[in-house]
Amino acid sequence: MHEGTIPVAELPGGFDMQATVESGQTYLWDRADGGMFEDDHAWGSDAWYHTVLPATLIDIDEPQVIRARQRDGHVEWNASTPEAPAYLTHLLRLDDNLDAIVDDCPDLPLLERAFAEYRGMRLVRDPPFPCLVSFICSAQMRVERIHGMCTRLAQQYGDAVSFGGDTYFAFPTPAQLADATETDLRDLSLGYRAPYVQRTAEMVATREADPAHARDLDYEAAREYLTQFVGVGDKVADCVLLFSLDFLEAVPLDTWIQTAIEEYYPDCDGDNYADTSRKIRRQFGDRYAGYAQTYVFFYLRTGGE
DNA sequence: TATCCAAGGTAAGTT
DNA sequence: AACTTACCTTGGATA
Repeated sequence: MHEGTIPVAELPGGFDMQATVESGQTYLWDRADGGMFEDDHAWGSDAWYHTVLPATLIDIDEPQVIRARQRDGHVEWNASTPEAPAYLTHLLRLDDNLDAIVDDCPDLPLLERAFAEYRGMRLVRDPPFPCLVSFICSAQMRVERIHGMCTRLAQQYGDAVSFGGDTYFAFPTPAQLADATETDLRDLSLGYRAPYVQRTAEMVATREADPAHARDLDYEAAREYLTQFVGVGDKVADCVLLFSLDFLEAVPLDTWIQTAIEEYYPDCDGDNYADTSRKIRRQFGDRYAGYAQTYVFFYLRTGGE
């Protein structure tokens, strides 16, 4: 067992662990106390969270378990690898200068309120394939249930990893999910998303396409590239670009943001997805529009207005 | 107790 | 290219 702490004071712009992993950007973390995504708990929790880093992401033999919590100005961690601080930095974007990002965003009242409410929340940098699958599952679904689907997929198809006397499950690899049948996946309550997940996993497993390849393309071409996966339209593609592939300008146009656009930025209501996307990106600032989107999404979803 | 509805959309079929 | 409709599942609201 390796362990240590990371002082939050050394992270420009601070950090809010709970807001970062429970804001609906990622479904790949879990809470040790089982309260993940419960809407009635107080914010500012110091609960332990954990995730399993896929072996493929770092090219090692075994998936690695990373546990972390935020308390008394530190991120405390313990993990199966001494490299945990570097992985936490990668997964939770601790390398972002949050102060500079917030300064770069335009002075919009709604945005100011969202930043004020959850200052310290960072975007995540999920591994590409798990991110792709989790957002295929997100279609017409509530956050608690998306998380449940991902948990069941890991328990059913992922590699078991023992750490600290407990058993954790890595997110399944493309090959592991490609071998599942539609019926198997429907039994995990994926509903009509079941064949989408199976066929997309097959595309990645056979190297027909690779979500990580989108990283090499320009933003709109990258979004187009990702829509070749089954179950992936513009919205899910934008989620993968923003929450996994470092396209901080991507603005997923989900129902919450659509409503926000109608209410707060009617001029940005365009003729189609691409048109609205360009307009809201201009409104939120070309470089970090995705950061602005995520703060606004979480702020509205938790009752702000 | 039964019915209805919406939840971070997408694919397939029609104009 | 723009517009409709069907699609799994489930918890909570409504009758």
